[in-house]
Amino acid sequence: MADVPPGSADQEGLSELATLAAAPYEARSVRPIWLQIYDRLADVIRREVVAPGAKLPGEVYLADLFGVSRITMRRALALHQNEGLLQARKGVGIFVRSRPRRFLIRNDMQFAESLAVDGGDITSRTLWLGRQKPSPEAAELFGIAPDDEVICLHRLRQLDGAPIYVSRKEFPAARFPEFEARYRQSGSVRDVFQSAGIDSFYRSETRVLGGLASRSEAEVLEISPKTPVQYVTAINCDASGAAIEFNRGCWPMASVELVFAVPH
Amino acid sequence: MADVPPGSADQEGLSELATLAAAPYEARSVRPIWLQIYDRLADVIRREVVAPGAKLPGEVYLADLFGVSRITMRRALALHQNEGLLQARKGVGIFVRSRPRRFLIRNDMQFAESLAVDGGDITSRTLWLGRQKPSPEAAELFGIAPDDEVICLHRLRQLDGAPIYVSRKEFPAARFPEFEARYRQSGSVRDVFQSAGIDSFYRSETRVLGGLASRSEAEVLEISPKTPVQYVTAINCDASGAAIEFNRGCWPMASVELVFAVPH
DNA sequence: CAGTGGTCTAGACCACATG
DNA sequence: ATGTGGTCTAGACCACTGG
Repeated sequence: MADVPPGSADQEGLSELATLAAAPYEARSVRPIWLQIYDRLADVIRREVVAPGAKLPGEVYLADLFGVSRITMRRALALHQNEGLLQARKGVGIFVRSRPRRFLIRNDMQFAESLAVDGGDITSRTLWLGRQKPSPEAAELFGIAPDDEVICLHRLRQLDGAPIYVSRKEFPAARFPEFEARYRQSGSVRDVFQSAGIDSFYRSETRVLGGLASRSEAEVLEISPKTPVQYVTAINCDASGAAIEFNRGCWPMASVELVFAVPH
Repeated sequence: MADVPPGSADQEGLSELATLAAAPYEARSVRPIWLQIYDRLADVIRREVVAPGAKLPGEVYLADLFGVSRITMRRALALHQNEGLLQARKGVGIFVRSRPRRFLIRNDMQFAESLAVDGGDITSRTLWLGRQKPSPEAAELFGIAPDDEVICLHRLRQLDGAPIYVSRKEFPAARFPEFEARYRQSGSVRDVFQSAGIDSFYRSETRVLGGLASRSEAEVLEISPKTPVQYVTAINCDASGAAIEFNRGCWPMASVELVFAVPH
């Protein structure tokens, strides 16, 4: 075995990692080695033997530690990235995700409100704001022509600085002539609605569908491409039932649990 | 290249597959080869060059066709299995999924009703029916002791014979003393409810969360272990608001889109 | 520059399903 | 017995990051 951990977590965690790695494997036919390594890593991470946010030793070192080839080691690591426990950064290392828990998102709450339930510091970053041709769905929803304009807002939500949700919202331009100015003032869509005379609105429909992150989505969310994600599309309507917002967002699958409660 | 397709799709499709495979690749730095192969396969499948349900040529043959190693070929194939377009069967071959489209499941409809919208033949298979200790969630929901009993029903839903949804339902035993007998008569939970004097019920809460299929889930759904899935937990209540059913189901991520509409 | 993760190869053995 | 997909290896080169 290699005997030098090349710049990584603390000694204590590493020695326990080494102990776990040294344990004999079950027969390959019972459970593939890479899954057994996956299990041991899960154990190590969940028990915080390596602290959240800490860097793991390099792949070659780990492969050596677990007595397998680098390919096999990578397979176990890759699966954990799919589930969100680990995140690799090219040229840097593999890190334990600092917030592996899941967030409850309730359909009867505002976004920030429902995140706040879980504690932590929620911030929002505007990635892009401008006017575009509408998506087909939005055009139909708003009842506008395909070459009309919509106001388009790309936003990233972060928890304690770590990105967890990216969304693209579309609004009918005719209804919000001063959208950009208003939004730049407050940074809040709710305020824009209010300044346009919309005091109350409701979510008329929410759709959930699974998928694998595209390259651009993966980039802003700081996950690997093709990681499983949840796409959520939502439609907000004003009190009269007219659609005022079409929203399509994307979460890493592992970091969110969606709750749809029926008021009764 | 190998020149014999060892027992597979029709000749026409194969020759077109070969043509596509022979096209030059973009630079590896632009897009990894395995992703480029993945793209071409997606194209071939979506255009039904190989028919739904058909068997693909073997991995070694394909690897040869695409001019890459088997490992690289496998990587492209594996990703398509994650997305549900392909499904491998050990010792048999890799098949194009016959129903790659997604099903809309609406929260304001009964399950079968909402599947029927899409056409196709829905069948239901009872995997297990008996009494057990409740899950912690169900115990709390029903307000019973952890060592009380619940009626537990495992069911598999199939569309045109292909499994697409597996669920585990729990019911409070005290409320349905004749559950087993009634269910065996009609095979319908709704009928059991009715015979217990419950004419109307509603879904009070639905939760959606993503995950990777366990071994047992993968087995009944005929997918590979660790394929991304959607877990849906639902609570049904009678008219008075008392919980009468706790349901936890599992879909292959790629085969379902969940719609939550608010009546207005 | 050195270290990291990402990609790719050629070859091997295994368990499984089918004829 | 044969062909299939599933696992594993040793070694190589690349692109990216950071000091």
